[in-house]
Amino acid sequence: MHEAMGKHYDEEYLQLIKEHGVRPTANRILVARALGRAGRPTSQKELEDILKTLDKSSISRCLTLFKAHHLVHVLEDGSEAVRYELCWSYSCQTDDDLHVHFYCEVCGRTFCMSDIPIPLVRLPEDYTLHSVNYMAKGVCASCRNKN
Amino acid sequence: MHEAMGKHYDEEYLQLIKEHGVRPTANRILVARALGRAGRPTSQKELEDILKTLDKSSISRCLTLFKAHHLVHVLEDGSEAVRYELCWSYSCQTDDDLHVHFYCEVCGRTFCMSDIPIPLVRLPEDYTLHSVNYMAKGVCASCRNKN
DNA sequence: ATCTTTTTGCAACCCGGTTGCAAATACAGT
DNA sequence: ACTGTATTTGCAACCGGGTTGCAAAAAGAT
Repeated sequence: MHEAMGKHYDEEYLQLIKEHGVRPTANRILVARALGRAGRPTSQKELEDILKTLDKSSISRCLTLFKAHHLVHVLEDGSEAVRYELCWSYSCQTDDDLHVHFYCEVCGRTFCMSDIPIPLVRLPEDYTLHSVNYMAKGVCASCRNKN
Repeated sequence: MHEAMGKHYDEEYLQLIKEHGVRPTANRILVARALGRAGRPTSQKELEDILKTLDKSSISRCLTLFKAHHLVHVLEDGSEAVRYELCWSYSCQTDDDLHVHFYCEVCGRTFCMSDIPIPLVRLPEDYTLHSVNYMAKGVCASCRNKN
């Protein structure tokens, strides 16, 4: 695992990109940094709102590239939007996330329960398992306390 | 639980619809039956292909209604399409499915592992849990054997 | 049978996302 | 640094899945 979210220097985003064999263009660094600073799984739409100077097609292409090079994890949270999450582990080859996620039905945010690993189940013999998405839904702490 | 999928009489679909307080129109029975006969979680698009005589807006409205009346479970399988699954349990109030699902990355089908319940995790105190989506991904038995 | 309410199909629209293309930028070789 | 090649970018047009406004059709009530 890595240190807490949102505490990375620009240098580190550059490094992260290079390490995955992706050419570190200005846009790509911006997208990676936006993902990192968000601190939680982020949809393309949200990135467009954050990075107003970039065209949505550029962001789309960045994400596609990051996906292909395993720089991000991809997950669906039930809000029919795909979300992306930076992956700081160098050798991670799965596209999904390995920990539990929580989708708040009130505020629409998705949280990483980074310290709760996904409990695995036993599948029938002839199924090959590649990855698992575990999405819990309900009301998050801050929304709950607001009422 | 209920008997095996795809063995329901038309009468039963009618019953199911009525039991949930929905007026059983011809279209609604068709949609419910299509869902039931599919025997696995089905996307709106797939339903449109099956029910060529119905307009997609009619199907959309059926599904919205079924959702509101807890007649179907809703789940996302990672193919950016929402899938619907008939729920035969009368008093089920959750929108999600309670068992594990498996998405085959080769054929794109989603399978219900009806007999594998979702293992629950312990969330932080102040999170309220409503439901859980457990989606395993990989290669299904028949796709694996084809190679 | 007539009036009222609900449901339906069509077309138009919406939203998130992708793609074709030409301009801009970065890179390589000399 | 200069020129030629490859990559990246922004724009606009497009795409797919889905929803909505509206008028016609069907169902229900009196």
